[in-house]
Amino acid sequence: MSTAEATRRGVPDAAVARLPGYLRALTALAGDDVASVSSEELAAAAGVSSAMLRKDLSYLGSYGVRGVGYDVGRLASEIAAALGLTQDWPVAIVGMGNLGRALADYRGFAERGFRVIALLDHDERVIGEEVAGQRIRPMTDLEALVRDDGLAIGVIATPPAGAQAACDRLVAAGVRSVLNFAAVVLAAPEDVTVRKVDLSTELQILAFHGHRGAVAEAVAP
Amino acid sequence: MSTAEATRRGVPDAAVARLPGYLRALTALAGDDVASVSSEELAAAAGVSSAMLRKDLSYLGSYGVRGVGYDVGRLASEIAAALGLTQDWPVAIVGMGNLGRALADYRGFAERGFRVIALLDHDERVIGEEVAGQRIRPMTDLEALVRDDGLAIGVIATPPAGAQAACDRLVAAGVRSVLNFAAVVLAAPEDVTVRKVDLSTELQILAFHGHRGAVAEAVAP
DNA sequence: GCGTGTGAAAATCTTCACAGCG
DNA sequence: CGCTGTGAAGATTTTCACACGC
Repeated sequence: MSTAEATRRGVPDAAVARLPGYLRALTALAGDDVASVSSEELAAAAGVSSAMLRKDLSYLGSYGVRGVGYDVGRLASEIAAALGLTQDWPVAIVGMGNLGRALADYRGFAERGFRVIALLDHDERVIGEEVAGQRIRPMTDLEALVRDDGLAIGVIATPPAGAQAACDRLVAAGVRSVLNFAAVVLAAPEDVTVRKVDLSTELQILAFHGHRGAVAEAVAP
Repeated sequence: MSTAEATRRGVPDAAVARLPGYLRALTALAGDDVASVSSEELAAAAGVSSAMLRKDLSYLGSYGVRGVGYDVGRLASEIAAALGLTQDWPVAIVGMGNLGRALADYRGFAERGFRVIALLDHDERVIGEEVAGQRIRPMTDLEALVRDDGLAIGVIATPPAGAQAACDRLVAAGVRSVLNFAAVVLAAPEDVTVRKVDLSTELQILAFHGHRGAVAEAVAP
């Protein structure tokens, strides 16, 4: 099965969400000069079951060798290709508050093939300020960034009240992938992929589990 | 069905993950002095289908009125209770780099019942420094925080290399809920709930969708 | 022999569609 | 009548277990 075929047939969303984890584990192994891994080892490194790992990889094709395992470099390339990481992805961060600035400084982006090509804010008072070696630019630069620099991903780090407007501006400029850190549900056209990262939600889920543990103990000790 | 019963029988994980979204939408409605909502309206505000919303709420009990809808205040209370948010949850942030500092400044925590009671770092050079109105404290304070302040949730914002050690320290001190921002898979005992937030992973998933769209167009225009 | 790749089974999650009740 | 609550159907995801091929 070629990569194009696998892509066309569709890798399940749940599997796609785990591929970055496999890629990271493989990169770490390659850094330790490990040349080959079994599904058991790689699964342990990525924190999943070996059956799930093999199933996930089977959606991409047959890149392992029976009785042996997977070639670390080869598998990393195949996963990177499936994720579309053969190219660099230009990213713009919108909203230069605390979070936006922390994200601008975050090293992990560049390491994984994402280039932060612009920091944007709609507040004129911060435009021109320098953060992480880049000047903060106005939202009106968006169209040029998409046209001239191939901007494809927007990261929204604005306060909740400004997030929908920021999203609308990104979409109007032609950005079709959005990562939203603001605590609101964004409306966007169907062909735009929006993903959300929400700290409070995560803590509330943790609270549920902490709480539930306590209740379960009280009910059935 | 009482809350205790619902909790014992178990609310599906997928439903739990959506409850914070419903709670947020309800809080917004309450702020606008809306007293009652239909599942259709609330679902739209939370970005899910009305059938899913009703199904999710049914795991908690029957808090709606047929032909009418849900009382906003009542439903918010019930969801908060199910999530265990009737109490404040003390939180400690471990790792005072860029991300840790941004998190320390983040207002959303307090708004949703999470109290950041301590900022910790293992590097002596930053201990004592003031961030967001609190002094950075050494990791050795952990036991006292758990014992005296009921610390229950740890947020790991260390570099990847220090994350497992930070997690081990938290667990040893008695923390049973961990939110991990570091790009590593953490090993922890079964009774500890670990959730992961990973910026690079989110971007890679976005890249997959952006890429896949382009490939799909090329294959079947 | 060993570990991958994969059908088939099991579990989980989502949607449907309508009975039931205010 | 209108909207909730929910069994049942459908879709998706995960696990199982073993055939297959190096």
